[in-house]
Amino acid sequence: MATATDTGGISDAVQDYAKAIYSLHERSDDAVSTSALADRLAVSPASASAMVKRLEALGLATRRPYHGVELTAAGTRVALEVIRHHRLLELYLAEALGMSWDRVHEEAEVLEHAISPELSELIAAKLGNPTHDPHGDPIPTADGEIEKGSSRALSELEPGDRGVFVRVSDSDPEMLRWLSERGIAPGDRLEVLERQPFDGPLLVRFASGDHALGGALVQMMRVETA
Amino acid sequence: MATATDTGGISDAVQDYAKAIYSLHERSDDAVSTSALADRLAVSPASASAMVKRLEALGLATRRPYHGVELTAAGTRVALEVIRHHRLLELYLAEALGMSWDRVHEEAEVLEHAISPELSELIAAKLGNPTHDPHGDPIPTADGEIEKGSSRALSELEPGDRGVFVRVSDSDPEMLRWLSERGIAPGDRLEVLERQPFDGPLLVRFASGDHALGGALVQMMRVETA
DNA sequence: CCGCAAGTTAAGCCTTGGCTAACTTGTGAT
DNA sequence: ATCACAAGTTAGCCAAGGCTTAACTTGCGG
Repeated sequence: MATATDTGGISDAVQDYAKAIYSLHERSDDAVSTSALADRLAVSPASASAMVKRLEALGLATRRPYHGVELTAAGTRVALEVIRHHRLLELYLAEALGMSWDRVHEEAEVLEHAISPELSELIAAKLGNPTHDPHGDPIPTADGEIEKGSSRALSELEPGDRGVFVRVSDSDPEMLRWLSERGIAPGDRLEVLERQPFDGPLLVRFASGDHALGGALVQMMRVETA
Repeated sequence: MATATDTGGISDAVQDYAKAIYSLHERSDDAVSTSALADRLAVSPASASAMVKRLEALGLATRRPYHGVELTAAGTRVALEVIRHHRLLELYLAEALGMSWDRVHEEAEVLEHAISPELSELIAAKLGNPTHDPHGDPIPTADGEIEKGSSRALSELEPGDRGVFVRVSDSDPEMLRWLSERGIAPGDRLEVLERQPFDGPLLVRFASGDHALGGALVQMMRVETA
């Protein structure tokens, strides 16, 4: 079945791909690899490859075969619109309707594709046109502007600071690999527990556990703080 | 694409068929004919026939070939649930979010398939568990009860009859707009003054003035008589 | 009892979105 | 410098969902 309101080939799935590409790109700042996309969306690389071709045909993405995808301006607009819907909905469902926070996400995941632009603006207005959701994530504006991620180096944080690990500068693959071996990946929330003097390591708590991180690593790891 | 939340084969389209069968049955109290259904949903009779078979396979309808469809208890539940969603949404969008009345219907038409039961209950609670929507349509309860409507088409009234204009069938937004431009809205009392022969218009007195109404309009306008 | 409208089946089309299997490409390690 | 291997791509396939037209049955009114 096509999308409820015919949006000219931009199905829910296409929107989800755009959203995924956007957020993967945001974390690594590079063209997004097919496998990362496939992984994120829990489909085979072949399927992701095919869908990416559809996005390209729709003018939403440009692709350099074997080197990754990037969103066009139009694709970015699609992604940001969906993200805006999602975040506004989460906020609204929790705040205005008292929905429990752990249910809010999946409800928004469905509704983000169903609400009209008009409704999303009414919701935004009711919320007082918020610019950030309760997690601290910025909410794109109706015309597709989004606050540039004000990420800092992990090394700049002080004990007690919390944030989201968003990327490694230059996406150093070796660092990424090293981190992932320890269960740390972009997107993870973290809290700095302690910092040793004399440029020593930081003790950082992730969902997956505590880690002592130091040296070049903490300078390369970029963190977004709410 | 399948329905967002997998509901075991009950796609949006299936829900729409159930809704259509329900409301056609409500008006005529007979098994619903394939052609009436096809007509209402703007598809070919063959398509309607095929879909009706699917409803039957899903246990939502029983069918006597060449003699019409009726919903089973399960089918009625599906229909009422969708109708409940629809009416709650209409009410909520207008009342809580200030959406204009003529846009509310189409927005609800999409969202009725997307909201979870939990969300619909939150909405109902926020509205104070209303039993009627602003068009005067009764809202089914969460467990599938609905007030038997004792409304008649305006076209069935005779001169001298009085009543209350309760709703427009299917809340046709264009008709609602047209009526409201003339100061006529659900809830208004009326009296039929005169009816012209040969299927001509009715002369109807409202608090706001007298109006000559005819054609499809008087068949869609539902009236409750004391 | 017959014809015609309503209903049904048959056959098929198209889209969406996924899969596996088999291929190409590009790269890092030797 | 080359070569193996991982990553990416293509080819070929499948199933579901919904719709269509064309050709058939049915059953009812005259």
